[in-house]
Amino acid sequence: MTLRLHNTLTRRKQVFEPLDAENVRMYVCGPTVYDLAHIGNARPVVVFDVLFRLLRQVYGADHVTYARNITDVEDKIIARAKETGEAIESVTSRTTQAYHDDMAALGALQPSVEPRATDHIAQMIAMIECLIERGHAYVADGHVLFSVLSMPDYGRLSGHSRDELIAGARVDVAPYKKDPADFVLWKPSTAEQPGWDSPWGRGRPGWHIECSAMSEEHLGEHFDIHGGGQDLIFPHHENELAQSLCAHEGRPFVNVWMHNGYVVVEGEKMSKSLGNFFTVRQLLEEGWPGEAIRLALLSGHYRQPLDITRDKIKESKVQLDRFYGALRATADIAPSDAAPPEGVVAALSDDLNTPEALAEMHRIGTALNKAGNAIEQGRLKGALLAAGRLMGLLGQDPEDWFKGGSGGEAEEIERLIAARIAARKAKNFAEADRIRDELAARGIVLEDGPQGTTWRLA
RNA sequence: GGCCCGGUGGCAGAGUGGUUAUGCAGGGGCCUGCAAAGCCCCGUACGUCGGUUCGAUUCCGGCCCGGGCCUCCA
Repeated sequence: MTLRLHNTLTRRKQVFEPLDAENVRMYVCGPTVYDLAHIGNARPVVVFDVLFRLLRQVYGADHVTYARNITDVEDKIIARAKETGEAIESVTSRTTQAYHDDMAALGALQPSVEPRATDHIAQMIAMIECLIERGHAYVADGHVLFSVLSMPDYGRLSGHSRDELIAGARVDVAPYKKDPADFVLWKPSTAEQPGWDSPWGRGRPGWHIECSAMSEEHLGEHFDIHGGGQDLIFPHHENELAQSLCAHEGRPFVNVWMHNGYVVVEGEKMSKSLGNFFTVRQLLEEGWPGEAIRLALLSGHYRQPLDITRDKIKESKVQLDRFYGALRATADIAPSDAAPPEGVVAALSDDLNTPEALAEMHRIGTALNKAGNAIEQGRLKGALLAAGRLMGLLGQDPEDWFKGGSGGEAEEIERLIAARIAARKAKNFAEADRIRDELAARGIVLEDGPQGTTWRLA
């Protein structure tokens, strides 16, 4: 199966060929830990989780290294701590924990490594020194700046030339910059700001250098895939690319740059600055299953904008009901130990076409519902579950999916069902329907089947 | 202003130079005491105007509309 991925650098789908099939390496930009992750932050996590799963399927689980960083030094963190009076370490550790919990609720696997910026200050300093030495950076007014003019190719990833950037500039240029396009590698810290000793005094890193330093540390100078949200193309990834390329004297850095589209709300980009966001946690607290949120995030192609609404999450939940319904109906059938279905692998191999993969899963689901014998059922059930594993879906016990959250009422529900079965046996359908209506009013739907009566939460 | 994306049936959302996904919602049927679930059938969509072509939703160009980037952002 040929894997094809869209490369932001060439703006085309390209056949993916790993540098080393024994160790395929991917880096994805993780969160700045100052606040709960909103659904827009969750999108790349889920999208690249599917890619991680696919790569593990293709190259073997032990032959993929996935690094996703935690940015735990950044001005927004400092601002948040100052605002609330909470210690910085407390803000970052609390937020990191929340991030882990929320992403786990969305069914995302842990990355192979999760480097923290504050653990890599020495590597950043070393890289900055190297950039200064090679004439790509300069010290000015306690800052170290990257010299954009020192890199003729600057702007290739985002498609912006330095001249355009300056022409369209929306912000005032700091006086210590030699050129308006230059960006900060290192900046001085005041006594109350977090800081580390460096050749340029006590200070802290600029935003972009951490990813250059950490990807090199954990994946090497040259690796396969670098991912993130579209909004990172500029300036973050453009600058990261510039730093790494210049520090490595032009040797290759990343083979494939991948960027997921925005989550939008009523057509507009979701962002913290616009305030039109909702957090993953909010949705979970509203009672939406994490798996339904995950499916909603995978319901559109990753490069397209995605409008996340409660309606869409609801529809995703209904789709999961359909899958789990098929699995529940074959609960007593052992699934075959199947490889993921070819159609699903093919869809995902075509630049992560998750909607097509989902369509294929629905075809399998329908076939499973129709299957006439245990062998066929076992085969299709195995195929569906294998597809689910690749997508990070259908990992729950169907009974838990349908009955989870019903708390301690299960016993009483079973008692009422037994009473209804007795009434039906006695052909007392009025009483049977009364019991069913009573349960329906509590959000419990009954299903009478050949093997008896089952129930689920509506 | 410069540079990028998009506009598909009621909704969501893939895809394709000719056979027109998938899910939801809707209509009809089978099954059921009645339902639910499941299964079957149905609805022929691709912004607009031109061009290329035997044939275009799919390729090319103009236009209209929406969104994004141009140093806060996943």
